[in-house]
Amino acid sequence: MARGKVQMKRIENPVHRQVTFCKRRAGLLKKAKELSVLCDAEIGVLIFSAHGKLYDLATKGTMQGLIERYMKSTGGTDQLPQQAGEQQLQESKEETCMLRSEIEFLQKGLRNMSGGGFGTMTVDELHMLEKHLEIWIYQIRSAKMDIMCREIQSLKNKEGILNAANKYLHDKIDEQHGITNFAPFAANPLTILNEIYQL
Amino acid sequence: MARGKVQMKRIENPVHRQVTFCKRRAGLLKKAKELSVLCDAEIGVLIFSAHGKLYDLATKGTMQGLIERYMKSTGGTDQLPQQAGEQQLQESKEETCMLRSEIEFLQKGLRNMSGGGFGTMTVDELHMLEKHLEIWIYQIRSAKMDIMCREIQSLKNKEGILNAANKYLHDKIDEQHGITNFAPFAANPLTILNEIYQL
DNA sequence: AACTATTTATAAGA
DNA sequence: TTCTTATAAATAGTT
Repeated sequence: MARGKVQMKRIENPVHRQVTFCKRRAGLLKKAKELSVLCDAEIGVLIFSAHGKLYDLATKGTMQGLIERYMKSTGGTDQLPQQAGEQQLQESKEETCMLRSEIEFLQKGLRNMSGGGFGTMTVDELHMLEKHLEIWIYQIRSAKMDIMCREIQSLKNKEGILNAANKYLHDKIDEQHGITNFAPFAANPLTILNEIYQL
Repeated sequence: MARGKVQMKRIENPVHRQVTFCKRRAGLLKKAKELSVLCDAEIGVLIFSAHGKLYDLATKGTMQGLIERYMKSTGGTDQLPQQAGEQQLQESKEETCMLRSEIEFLQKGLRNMSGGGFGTMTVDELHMLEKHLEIWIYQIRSAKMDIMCREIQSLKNKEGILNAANKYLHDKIDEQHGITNFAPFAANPLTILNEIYQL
């Protein structure tokens, strides 16, 4: 686009082609980022060089997320949850996938920072990284909360059952006590608990 | 890029934003096609507008094919044949754990880099990043978590005590049973629990 | 949508 | 690769 128009066909000279690939690839990714920022769009770009090397960009999230959104948007057929038993596996897989994406993202962040200081990372990218960490934090906290809540509920249930068992056994003993007239027994479960607890 | 420089931030005026989206979207897709042709690359572009509408482009094949290639290229884990559920779950859990550790490590890396040795990183964004990590750490160790942990511990203790009480009462009954020769009684606490639970 | 005045991107050269 | 620079393209604001 300068110093001569370019023909829209494969550049035959390998050196020229490689140089142009570098330059235009950078240009394309820049344009994608700009469009995303200016117009609040979520954009993903995948570039495989002729030699098979991958260059990619995902604005507002991860490529994984973007691909999933694409699948949904085009009536994807990838996400058929099997059955109740498989649900846990599904969840675990999803978490793994999410974590994988997080790692990818953080690695990119590290690379950018170590590469050439912040010159290579735009303010917007930093902002995105920041946002991403926020989301990540929220998700981890939610997950932990969820697990702990479930554990608490489960333990409370157990407590109820054990208390019932206790009462049941105690009644049995009272019953037998009335017949055999043994020594007086603790009047309520709590007393029994204290008795046991101090052993 | 004409008649005035543009700020790299979201265009607030909805009309301007929509117009720019149209123009730049077309430009981006054109650039992608050109790069693909000139340099013999396989390129995919996914654009979701702010309203969620999808615009996409795949050169040299389908988006599906491109996504599959991307998955392979990044060591994707989407294509596990549904078998041996338990084992897979276990593996998945282990992987989750491993990935968690890696994230922690990467996070440390980010923090260390911000600590020192990178004189070029003097921008405010870094401080913000750090701040967020500190906030995260604080939140993870928040009072809510502590309270929940304590509650769990307390409930676990209660469970132990109740179990002991149960056993104690059961022994008492066994003892009396030996003397009065009543009807046979449940052999272990678990059986009793089941008995009660089903009432 | 069309029209430009400008800004960007970039091909070629170094 | 990277820089420079002349020029082609893209596009912001306007009509």
